[in-house]
Amino acid sequence: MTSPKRDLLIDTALRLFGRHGFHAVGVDRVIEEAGVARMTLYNHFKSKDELILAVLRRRDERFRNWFMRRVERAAPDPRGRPLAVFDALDEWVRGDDFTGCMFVAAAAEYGGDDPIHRAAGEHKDLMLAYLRDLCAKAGAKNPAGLADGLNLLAEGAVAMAHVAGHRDAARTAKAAAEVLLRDAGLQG
Amino acid sequence: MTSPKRDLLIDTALRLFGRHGFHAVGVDRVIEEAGVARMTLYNHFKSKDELILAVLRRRDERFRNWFMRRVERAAPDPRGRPLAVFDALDEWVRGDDFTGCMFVAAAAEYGGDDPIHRAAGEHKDLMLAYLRDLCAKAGAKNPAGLADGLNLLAEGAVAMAHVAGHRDAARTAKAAAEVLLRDAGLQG
DNA sequence: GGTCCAAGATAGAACGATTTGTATAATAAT
DNA sequence: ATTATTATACAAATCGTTCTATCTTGGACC
Repeated sequence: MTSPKRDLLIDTALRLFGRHGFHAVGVDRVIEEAGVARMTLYNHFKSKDELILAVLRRRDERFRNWFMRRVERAAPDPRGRPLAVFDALDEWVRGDDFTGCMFVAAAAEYGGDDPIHRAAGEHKDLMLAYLRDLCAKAGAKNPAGLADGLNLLAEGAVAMAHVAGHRDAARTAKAAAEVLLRDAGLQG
Repeated sequence: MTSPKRDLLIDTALRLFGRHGFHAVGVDRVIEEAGVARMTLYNHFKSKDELILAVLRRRDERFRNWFMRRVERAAPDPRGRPLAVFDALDEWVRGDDFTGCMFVAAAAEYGGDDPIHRAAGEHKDLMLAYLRDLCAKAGAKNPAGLADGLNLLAEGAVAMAHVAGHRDAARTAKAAAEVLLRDAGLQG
């Protein structure tokens, strides 16, 4: 299930798909930049779509892991974590390697009935579940409702940062988030 | 500058690109579904990218037009319009033909330095400018700040509706928007 | 009303490059 | 000795784009 070449292929594809999109990057480009033979790719993955699914799984795991650690490091106190979400976001979208949300891109390139689109949706649901957990543990009045609001602000910030190049989008979202937090009885 | 065949090509490409993405739809598919000869396309557009830019211009014009009319029809009173934005959004994302935001998709498929990506960014800036105008005319305390917040909620709602299939995303956004509006001295 | 010409649209072939995926056979590693 | 990886060739399709050669059409002129 796990192998060095397979890992290398996923990482290389992760970088290329993230930068240029899925259809725009062919398997030839992936194997060339990975320095791997063509049949090695098709030995580890049944098709390009399977490679993409593996890429999305790795991206989901890595991103959520980084995000949670980043939030919890920024806010040791659980009551500060819902807001710290936007500090993590800010660091992400300001990074030189920021190329938008890979799951939004995947959903854009593959129809709603495609497994790739569905995998992207699952990632979004997991992120929302994490936010719900944060809001509940922070002691918000209506944790689910607050999490929904924060989630939309976060998604919007990523979209505006990428599409319109608004590098300050996460800070803008943070300002709106503070209003929602006050309304939920937090940070008042 | 304007011609029936050209119009037909733009409309056909608009539908196909919206449904399947830009790279996934070739010019052959466009001309076939438009019932037009290949040279007719290349007579009106220098390249596929030029066709895409024409599609984005038409989409921007049509969408903003529909959106503004829809908002103003739902709220004759300017003070109700910032919130009516989310009723328009709700109608859009619940529609059977909803396939996400075409400009988000364009930005995902073309790098930040590509004219196609830049055109997408310009649309986002125009939408934000409209929101600012709405918030100012509604008499909000801090019109620009409120518009930023509402804009992020709206963008987030479209993303969640498309990627995760949350058909109620616009109503969720509306609930959060009401909190922001109260904070801005509106709808209290 | 008829004639002619230019513009535009047509189908179709051809271009070279690239796409995903497979088959084969030799090489390297464990 | 088995397994993984390699290079190469191949298939069949599609990509964006150009070219040619035919056909339709709509006005200008007489």
